Amino acid sequence: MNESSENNISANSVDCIYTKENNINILKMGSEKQFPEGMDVQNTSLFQDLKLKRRRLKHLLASVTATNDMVSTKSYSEADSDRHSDNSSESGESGYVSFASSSSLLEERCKRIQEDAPIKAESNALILPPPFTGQIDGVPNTMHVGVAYLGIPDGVFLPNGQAENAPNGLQNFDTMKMELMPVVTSISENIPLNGMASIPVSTMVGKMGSGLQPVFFTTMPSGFIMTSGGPVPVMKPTIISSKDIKMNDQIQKRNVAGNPSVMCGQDSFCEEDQQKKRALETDFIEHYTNGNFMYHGHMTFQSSMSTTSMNPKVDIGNEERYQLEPLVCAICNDKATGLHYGIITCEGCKGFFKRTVQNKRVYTCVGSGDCEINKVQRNRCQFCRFKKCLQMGMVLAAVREDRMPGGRNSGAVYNLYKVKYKKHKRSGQSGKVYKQKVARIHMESSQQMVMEPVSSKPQTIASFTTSSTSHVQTPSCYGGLQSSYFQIRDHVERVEKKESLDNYSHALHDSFDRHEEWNDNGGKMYSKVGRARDGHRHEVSQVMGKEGSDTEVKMAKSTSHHTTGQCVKEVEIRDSRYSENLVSPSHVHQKKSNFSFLISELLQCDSMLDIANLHEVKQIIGSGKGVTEVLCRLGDEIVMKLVHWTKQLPFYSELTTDIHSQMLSDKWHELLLLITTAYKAVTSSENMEKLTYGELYAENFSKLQMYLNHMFSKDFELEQLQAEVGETLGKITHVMLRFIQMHLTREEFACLQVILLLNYTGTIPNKQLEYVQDKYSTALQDFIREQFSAEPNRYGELLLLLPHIQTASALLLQSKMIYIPFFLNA
DNA sequence: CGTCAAGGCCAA
DNA sequence: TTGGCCTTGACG
Ligand SMILES: [Zn+2]
Ligand SMILES: [Zn+2]
Repeated sequence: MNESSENNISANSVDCIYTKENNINILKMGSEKQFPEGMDVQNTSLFQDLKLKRRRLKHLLASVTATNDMVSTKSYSEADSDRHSDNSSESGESGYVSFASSSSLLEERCKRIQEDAPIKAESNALILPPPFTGQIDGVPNTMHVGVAYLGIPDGVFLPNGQAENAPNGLQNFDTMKMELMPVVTSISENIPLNGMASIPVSTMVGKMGSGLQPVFFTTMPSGFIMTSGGPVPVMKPTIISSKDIKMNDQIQKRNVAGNPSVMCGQDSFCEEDQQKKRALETDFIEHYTNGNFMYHGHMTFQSSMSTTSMNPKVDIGNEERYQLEPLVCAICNDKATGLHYGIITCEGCKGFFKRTVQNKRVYTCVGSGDCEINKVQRNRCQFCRFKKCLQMGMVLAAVREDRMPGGRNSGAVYNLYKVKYKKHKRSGQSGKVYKQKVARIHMESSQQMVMEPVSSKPQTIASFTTSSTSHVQTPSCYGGLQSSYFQIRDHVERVEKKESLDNYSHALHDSFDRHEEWNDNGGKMYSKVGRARDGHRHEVSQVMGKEGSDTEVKMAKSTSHHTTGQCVKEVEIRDSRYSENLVSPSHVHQKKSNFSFLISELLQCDSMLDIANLHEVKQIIGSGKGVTEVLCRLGDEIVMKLVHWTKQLPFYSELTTDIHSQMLSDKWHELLLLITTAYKAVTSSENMEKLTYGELYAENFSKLQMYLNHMFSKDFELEQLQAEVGETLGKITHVMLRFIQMHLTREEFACLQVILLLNYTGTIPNKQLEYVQDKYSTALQDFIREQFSAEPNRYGELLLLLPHIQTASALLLQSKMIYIPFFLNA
């Protein structure tokens, strides 16, 4: 289906743009516009055959200043050889770098997309079933967009505990219920999803393309553990006792994809029509889940929405069912060994999650981000495995930054989940205590949710420490103190500028982690959702707020452990270690850098946002200039800008020109797409809250249509456009919309740019590159942890958007329509 | 002192 | 890099 593109706009357009190859087709298609045969522009363009001329790029990078005249001057001897060395040499020698050079992930992806497409089409797992055609009790079928595990936490509905904001009379739920149910647009938009994917349905619509296809998302309500068989209530400790684990070995096989109707069948409360209704919903759910999930019941939220509207039969008091509940890994279905980072997983997934978080690894999927994860396949795609980990509710913050073994994490780490868990396990009294504490914490967090813009100056410690009190899935053990710590470290760091980074990855833990050990110890006590720590934190910030000199650092430290009053001995040990490292801070610089400083550095670079709205674009419509020329100019200009930007980057001198040039030639189109997709979110201040996917898509589509019509002097049929760019435009729109909805900040945008650029896998592993990668991923993560503590999944979600951008830009490149991003913000 | 969920280790 | 197995250490 790829090669049949004789007649499509894409093939024509690109050939027209960057190469001399004449385009008979476009002319045949009725265009009056002739493209210049010789195309002088080509001679000076940085592109040929959609390949960036690497030697040129290198020169640009190596030159002292990147000015526009470099493009037009023909001062490069290579310029000629560039053009002469022909396309027959695939890569490397010619002086060109293919955008999809053989070593790049991108090409792999392209290849995979091409080659595997037919195979994938046959794979059951990757194909979503067609929309369900049955009718469910009053809810228009068109409203069903998927199946979800929906959790309604008791009392606390939103992260801030503002239950009154809950929609549709859901605010009065006083018991936690967890249901697998069809999700309907109107409700799921407002219901917070506790697990990871707080994705509004409008976004999901984007994912689904034009047809209604299911999107699964899960939530992890308190009191439940997600397993592959669905949510498991944790009310009974016996469920997860090791004894049961052993016992269940025999039983588990029987029930994983068990017949959903079992529950209903054994339920004596079922009335006839309700049974009927439920059977239909069962069908619905099974239809979309391939029977891979156990149907635990359903919730109707139509007219009968009330506290008791949830099906009482699904009530979690069924002991028999608990014991039948498979103790299998929620990620891969392998045998689980207990609770790990919040959910039941196997050792493998536990270790995988731990390693990923500890090493801050970023994966990419060579597929489309929906690889099936099971015991045999789980190692095929790290990206999708990790994604599933997050979706299933594994808690990032439960991976300790100080790597201290043993002990217990504070309940707050698990974001209410653990708190409630304890509540259920304990007597009613202590449960109340917990509840009160939780409520209080929420108040604090909502009061202090003041976002402070990151300025180029480092923020005061006070502002950080006080604004990070949220306990909502923020690693509360680490939250405030960690910030102070960053501040301290930043001081040290800036005093001692960098040295060699060679030993970075090895020396990492032993030197640096000791610091954080101290740091956490102040707040450590993985225990007690205590106030003690809060008070303690304030003391630290007060002391630290003044200057942050080394002396004061020490003072703060001693203050901290005095007030802490726990594990005094240990604290002192760590304290001394910390002092040692202060004396020889060469260790200190080796780890993560202060994120605010790093980000402010980035912000001083050219944001390149103007790329999204270059004046050249309008020339396509306005001037009589040839489209080809304009497009070539556009291409060159973005490269120039990218080069300019690269040179401004703080780490420019830390990497070789070669690496920079490789990265740029590999990533330029992804960066272009990132910039254009983020443009609206970052620049416009007006609120586009209500912008829907459909609206945005229509807007993009019509812009594109207009420009294409001008470019080719031809009116394209809606359907043709739709067929050729619809899917890609859909992806782009999706990303764009997410950025808008998330109110992507400049800081995040700057980090994403760098992360995208650095997400480059050369042939040879490069430690310095890894170091820089890590630095900025961490910076973004820390920034989000601070500024968006109420959005624990924000970091993950942002990162997950990058592969979308990569896929889309690969598609654009492949279909030779990489110029499309230019039009979307014009 | 047993439990359980962290981290670490190391053969494959 | 993975994952089975071991050590840790707070909690009850
Ligand atoms: Zn697993
Ligand atoms: Zn994948």
